[in-house]
Amino acid sequence: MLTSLIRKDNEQAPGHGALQASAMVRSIHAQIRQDIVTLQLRPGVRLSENELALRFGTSRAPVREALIRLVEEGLIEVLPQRGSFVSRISLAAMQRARFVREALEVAIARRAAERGLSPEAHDRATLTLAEQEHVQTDPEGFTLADDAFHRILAEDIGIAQIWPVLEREKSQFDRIRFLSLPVVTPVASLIAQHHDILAAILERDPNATERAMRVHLSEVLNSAERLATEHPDLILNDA
Amino acid sequence: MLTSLIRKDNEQAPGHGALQASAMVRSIHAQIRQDIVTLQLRPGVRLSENELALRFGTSRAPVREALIRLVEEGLIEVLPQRGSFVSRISLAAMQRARFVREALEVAIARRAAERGLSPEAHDRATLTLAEQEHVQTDPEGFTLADDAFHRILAEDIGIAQIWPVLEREKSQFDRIRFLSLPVVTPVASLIAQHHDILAAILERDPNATERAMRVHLSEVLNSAERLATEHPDLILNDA
DNA sequence: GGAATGCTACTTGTCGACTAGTCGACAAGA
DNA sequence: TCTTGTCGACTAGTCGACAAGTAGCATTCC
Repeated sequence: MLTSLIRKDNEQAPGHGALQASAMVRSIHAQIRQDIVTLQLRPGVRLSENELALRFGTSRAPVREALIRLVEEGLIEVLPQRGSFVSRISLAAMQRARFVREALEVAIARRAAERGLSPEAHDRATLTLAEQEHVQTDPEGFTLADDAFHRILAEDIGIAQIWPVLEREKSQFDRIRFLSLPVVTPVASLIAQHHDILAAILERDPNATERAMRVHLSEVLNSAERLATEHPDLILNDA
Repeated sequence: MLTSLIRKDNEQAPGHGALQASAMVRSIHAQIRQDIVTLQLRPGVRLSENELALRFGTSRAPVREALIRLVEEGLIEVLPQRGSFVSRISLAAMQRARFVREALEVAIARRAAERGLSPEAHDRATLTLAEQEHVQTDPEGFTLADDAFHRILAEDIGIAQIWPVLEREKSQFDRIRFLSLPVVTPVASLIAQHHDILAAILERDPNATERAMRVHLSEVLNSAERLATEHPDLILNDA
């Protein structure tokens, strides 16, 4: 098949060096992505490769590359010869994200309870919980600290790169969550649940940890779905 | 920020139409991907955009687009100004895939046991198990039927697009699994485990289902890891 | 008035050329 | 023999131009 394309000398890639995309592409991708998840670019809006290229002072090539990556993340849809559109928030994608997040985060928390948390992760989790108390009137800051808590658990259980899997699914309904920043969220109860989860892990009680995590996610995800129903213009009902 | 780029008329994307990449890009992506997962293109081998373009009779643009998608899937690594390389099978990625697959497939199987299987899924699963008996001496055919069984469960629990999440993780150690095709695999025992899982689901017993699924995955994943240790040249030990 | 038609201005898809950077071969010199 | 510098052949990254297709609008025809 493609074997004819293999170079005869079969050169080997250097050992695990840097392997990032160019700075330009990364920057474009990050900026557009940021604008999408913060809803500054609303679902359904059309983006033009030409205008984006003009905006970023490059040709269309790097812009196209960034858009392809966003398509792969489910944030952009490209219709050939018609345009590139910010994808609508898909109800099906949200349900999938909910399912994946619950399955993975419960498994992560159980594993943390079974194997124990590293002292560093314990410290960082405690600090993050204090931070959450401190910024509980600042919704955006709280969201960051909320993510940080879950991320600390994910990154401490000895499975590399598990958080990116969650983050990928999360991006879909992060847009929904962003809607809730201006409105009241039960921040105090979320913080209390975080304390419950951490306490159960420290007691090395997997079953209690799982229960605490399920209670917590149930609250987080239900409020997201409630918000979704309040903004039908942003939602694609494909469930 | 980017708001100046939004067209004034804010046109809306058509309702959920076809949204695929061009046929050329899809074809190139599929062919290279196939060659990678079947190990016809071995980890570490260098691919040249120019040679690929020549091979497929296009310019570099569609080839680049296909490569970007493969990078996103973790099958290719691009080192600027040096080359594009088939990525080594990452031990860390395999551990992550194992964790994700166990968490998700157990959750899927439990949910199937709790909510019951649709008659269609029941029929298809039964047919697939018969098919597995029939092709148990044909490793490649069995692999397909094995995937089909798990896929049927995933697609019947009312969560759309959950299988692609698993497939994405699976691609990493599918390459390993491909190594096992020529050697003996405990096919009969895998089929028996499939029967156990299906029986537990039909009895609507979530706990028995979970146990059966964990036993099954443990066997599948351990044999994959054993194979990995037997082919250190293909493995990047980054765990 | 109403329908069909073609023009125009867009869109993404593709192409070939050019840039900057990397690597290996090879020659000059100590 | 070893180091060093140069050269040439590669690489991916970027660019501007053109091709192919679409949507809307003005014109034309009935």
